Amino acid sequence: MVVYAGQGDPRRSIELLWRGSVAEGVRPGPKPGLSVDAIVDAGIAVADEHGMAFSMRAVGERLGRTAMALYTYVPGKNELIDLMYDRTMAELPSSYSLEDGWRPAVTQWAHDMWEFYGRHPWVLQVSQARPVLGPHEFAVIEALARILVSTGLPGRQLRGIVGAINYFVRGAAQTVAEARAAGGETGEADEEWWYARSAVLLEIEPELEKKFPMLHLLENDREPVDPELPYLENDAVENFRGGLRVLLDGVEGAVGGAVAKP
Amino acid sequence: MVVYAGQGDPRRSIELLWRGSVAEGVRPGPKPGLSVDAIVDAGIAVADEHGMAFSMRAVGERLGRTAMALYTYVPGKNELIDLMYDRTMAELPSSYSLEDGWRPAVTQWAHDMWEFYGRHPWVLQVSQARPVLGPHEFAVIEALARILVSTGLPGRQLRGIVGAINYFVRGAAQTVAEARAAGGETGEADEEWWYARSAVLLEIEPELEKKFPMLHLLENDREPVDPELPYLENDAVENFRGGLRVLLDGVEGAVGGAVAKP
DNA sequence: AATGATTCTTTATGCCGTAAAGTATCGACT
DNA sequence: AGTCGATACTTTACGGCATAAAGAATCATT
Repeated sequence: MVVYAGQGDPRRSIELLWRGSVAEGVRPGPKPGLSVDAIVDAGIAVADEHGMAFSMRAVGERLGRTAMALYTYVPGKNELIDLMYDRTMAELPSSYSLEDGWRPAVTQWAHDMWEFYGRHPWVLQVSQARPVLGPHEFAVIEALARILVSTGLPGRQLRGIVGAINYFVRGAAQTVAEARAAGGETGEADEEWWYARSAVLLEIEPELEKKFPMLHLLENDREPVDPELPYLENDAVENFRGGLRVLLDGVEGAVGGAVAKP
Repeated sequence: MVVYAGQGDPRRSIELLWRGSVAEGVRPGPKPGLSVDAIVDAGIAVADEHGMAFSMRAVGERLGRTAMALYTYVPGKNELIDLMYDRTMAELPSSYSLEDGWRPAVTQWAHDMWEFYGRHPWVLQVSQARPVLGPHEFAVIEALARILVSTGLPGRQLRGIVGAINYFVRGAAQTVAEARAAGGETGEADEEWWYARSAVLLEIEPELEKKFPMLHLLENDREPVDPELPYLENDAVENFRGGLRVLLDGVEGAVGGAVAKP
């Protein structure tokens, strides 16, 4: 399920996202046993464990309540996901040192994001199209923007670059994250999954390598990165570093000013 | 819903994906009123209209059958999605001219993918981590790989580049696709959605632009691309072109050989 | 005419988000 | 002290989903 953020009442959503310490007056009725924060935390915990396909019932259960109890604090599942999304983003730094120039800073930003997505893979399933518009999401992009503004490039050009870096990191992270998730769900390790599939594939289509010679060529030029990590993880890390390097080379070219081909 | 490809019996899945013209002998029982192809077509049609959240009931209904009738031909919804995924990919060219060098070819590939994702946004929700392993998906990546191999770069380096280009195009396409989908579902146009949200946001957090000055800076350096297109579409196209240019500049640097910073 | 394979429908199970209604607990006011 | 209304939470119920299980109908074969 890909979740489109902010389907509900916009005011209610944004108020929840930006709510400060709401000094509540004394009110009638039973004391609240829960809080928005507690629910968001529980939601994150459940999502970290079981992926985005968590249920309101599961979140409630973790708090010793029914699913419906959550609706006292949160308008619905979509809004809860928005809150979870923005809350996790608070884990990320909101600023990076520019002492050694923009490139190490961007690299650090990218690696932080990479690890963040590894910790909370379900975040990758929240739609990027309509930003959740929470304070921490803003802070994360602001951090990247601040680094890139220091290159001196104009905003118009930087928007494309911010997008490219963001898409790249997300995409690369998604590849490992979903692989882990799929393996986790079925209990299959990546290796086994690949082994079973490629065996059947070669059996059914023995000409495979002749039909797709370039893929075969790409796949076979390898050297181990970290033999401790499983095969797929290795691959992903290597591709992440290599891709990021090329991407930043492109940015460097733009900064140098010796670029602009159609 | 993000769909993890190939959950079922691997052999069954791959046989369906690669099945040739299966010359069926004469068999007892009623003549099949449907076919895998017909079901896949119907599935694609429904998904194009209503997004990935289509139901087996809807696909069956379009064919004048119940949902359960589909299970005679296809093991389950996941496998159907795999088949739909690979089938749509057949729309894409399997080869690009290298007459003018690799760069125009890659650019063309990227634009074809961009438009393809625009036609079938639900494809963006099929997980990339575990490739579906169908013939047409292979062909699409093979086409990109063939172009990039012509740069003379080693396979090890090319894997990262293939990934980067793929992630970038997917990410950029996803941004518009999901925006369109979200707008379509709620009936809200993008403009209205933004207008409502940013008004509330500024009301609740009047200091917004001071808190995130770099974002404000990036957002305000604009010039119109195509006044016919809606705001968000404009933005997306501009960012796509700009980002792709920077990315390919990076590749060009690597090809020139004057690169390799850590 | 009987058998068994095949297509398709019906019915049922167990999930899901959440609407509606009911119960219990409290502060504030008469 | 007694009542009222707001609040927290549960129970029940609804309509959706994928799909398992069982049954009905149709055909080639024996």
